[in-house]
Amino acid sequence: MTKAEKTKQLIIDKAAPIFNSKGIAGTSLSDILEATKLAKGSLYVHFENKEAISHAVVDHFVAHKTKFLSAAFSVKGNAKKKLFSYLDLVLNPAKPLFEGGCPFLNLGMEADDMDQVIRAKVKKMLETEQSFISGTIKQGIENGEFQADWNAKDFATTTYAMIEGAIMITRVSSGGKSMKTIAAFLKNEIVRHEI
Amino acid sequence: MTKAEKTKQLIIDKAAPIFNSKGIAGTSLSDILEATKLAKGSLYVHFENKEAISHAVVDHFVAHKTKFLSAAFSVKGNAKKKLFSYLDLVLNPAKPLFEGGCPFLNLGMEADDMDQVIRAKVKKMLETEQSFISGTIKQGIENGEFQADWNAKDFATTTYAMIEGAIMITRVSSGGKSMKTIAAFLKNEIVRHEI
DNA sequence: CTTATAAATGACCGATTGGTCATTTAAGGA
DNA sequence: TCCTTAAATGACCAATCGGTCATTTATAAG
Repeated sequence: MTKAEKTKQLIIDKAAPIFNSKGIAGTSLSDILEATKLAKGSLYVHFENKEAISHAVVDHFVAHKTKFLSAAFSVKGNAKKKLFSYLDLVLNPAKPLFEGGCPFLNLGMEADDMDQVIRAKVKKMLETEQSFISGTIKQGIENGEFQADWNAKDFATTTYAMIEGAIMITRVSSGGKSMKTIAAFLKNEIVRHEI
Repeated sequence: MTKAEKTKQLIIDKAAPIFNSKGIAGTSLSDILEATKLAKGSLYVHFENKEAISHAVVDHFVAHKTKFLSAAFSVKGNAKKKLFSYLDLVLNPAKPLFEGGCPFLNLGMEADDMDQVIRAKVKKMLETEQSFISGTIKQGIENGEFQADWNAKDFATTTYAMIEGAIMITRVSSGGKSMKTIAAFLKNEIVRHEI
């Protein structure tokens, strides 16, 4: 890793949680300079502008989330176990995956009318996550673990929606009660479709 | 309505969709001035500062949403009909309730780390909405319409989460397919608990 | 109509914004 | 070790930010 690569990574790593907490419009270059202890000119050695940094930060979140998902769905065991592993990962109020809440919820909601590049990246990530879910369901059906008439894609959609909604409620209300309720509901839905 | 009240309302009405689309940090006073055709000084005749305008805008959204909810849950008929009326209201991709998406999702996600006053207002609105749902379920149980062991509060939580999640997905993906899937799922859940 | 009061105005303010660039400092292959 | 190349710096820039206020204009009660 060259010096340039290291510095670029530093900027992304330090900027990411700031963007996630304060939003893109709410984050100033001086916020990033303070966090990285760099001079302003350095940012422009590695990025064209603030927008480019925000895009790199979204990519950073995509990479991290994908890694988390891969790990959760790679647990040894049947489809049910994989799905439970996933739900425990994303619906654990004690261990949020990202400081400041779900970046795809935060940045996606800010960018939907403001930045089409970010909107597209978020859309893709959201499709990836739903594919992990529906793929596992289909796999479970093939293995005779789940009822064959269970609509995997629809379940993925409803599950993803509930998870993001749970994160939203938790962020606003705090406490984590809603998250537990929703995790229980989804686990029950999975059990309900076992053969 | 005095002149002052009229102008204050104008500012709120014009600023609301801008805040909802661009976010609070992303909205500048000049955006509001352009929309209202007022001079900068006028804003400060009616509001202490930009923050005060944003708080008034959130109150405006709370009032509007509450009105929508009251109407939806006031339809003649049994609990099931009221709940369906509500779902048709909030999960209609062709007729979004607010320009720029759900303001409680948009502003709530921006404000959770940034503005505790807004966070509290959003929290209260979210509790109100869930009360409308759970209250109707309980009413349906009392009337012998729904199974007595149906947990009204938990269903309200999961329903609200799914709706906000559906809005998020729709905003990012567009198309409205997810919203229809989720509406169908929730309606099926209601039917499933009928006696 | 008169007049006291309130609303509207826009020039102006200091601070901060995102961004540039000539110069200095450091890296790392030959 | 030397030397070319690249990274880091911070003073500087125009534009914009949120906010103020003396002055003008409009309101509406008497």
